[in-house]
Amino acid sequence: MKPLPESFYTRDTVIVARELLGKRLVRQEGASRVSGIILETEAYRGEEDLACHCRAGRTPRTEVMYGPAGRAYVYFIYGMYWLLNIVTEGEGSPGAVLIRAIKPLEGLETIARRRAGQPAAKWTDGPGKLTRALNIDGSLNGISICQPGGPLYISEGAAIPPGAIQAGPRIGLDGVPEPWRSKAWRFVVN
DNA sequence: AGCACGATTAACT
DNA sequence: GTTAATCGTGCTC
Repeated sequence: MKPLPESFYTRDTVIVARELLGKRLVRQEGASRVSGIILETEAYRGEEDLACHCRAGRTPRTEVMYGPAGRAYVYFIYGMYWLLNIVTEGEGSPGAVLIRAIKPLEGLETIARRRAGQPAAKWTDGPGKLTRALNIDGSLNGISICQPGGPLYISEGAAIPPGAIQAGPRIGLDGVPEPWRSKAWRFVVN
């Protein structure tokens, strides 16, 4: 399967977040491939969104979100977890979609090894968990995810009926002022 | 130069 | 429900 084109990501962040559900996230490391179907996403858009890192403006950390769409924004949090985002919108217009959960499809043995001690249901059901399972870290920050043969990309996957998509507030925003805290910018497949 | 805290997780009680 | 783990980032002094 070939990667989705950059034009898929050069759109409104909330639209991209919703449409990424059901797509296939692929991690290619040499001959080893691990992939899964995206089941949960969140949109973070604009300097005015007080939940988005780009509320701080252009900094070394947020720079990638100001660049072209279709790049990976990978950041480190709580001293131990990497979180994967996909950059959206046009250049100079910051935004990204956080990938929060996937359903494992390929590379199950690799995932089981990286998530040793955990039941299969909890292998990739959180943003910090799936980056562990897919071996995603800061070395992938800023790379294009639109390159065939690249280490990380997203391709077509499973069709999701509109009725199976649920929207709600984003997770972990205690302390973020309204209206941003309650924006229904989290999307989940039932 | 110092400091408070975070788009989390796993292991507790 | 509570909490430790663990450190880069952005803000204040």
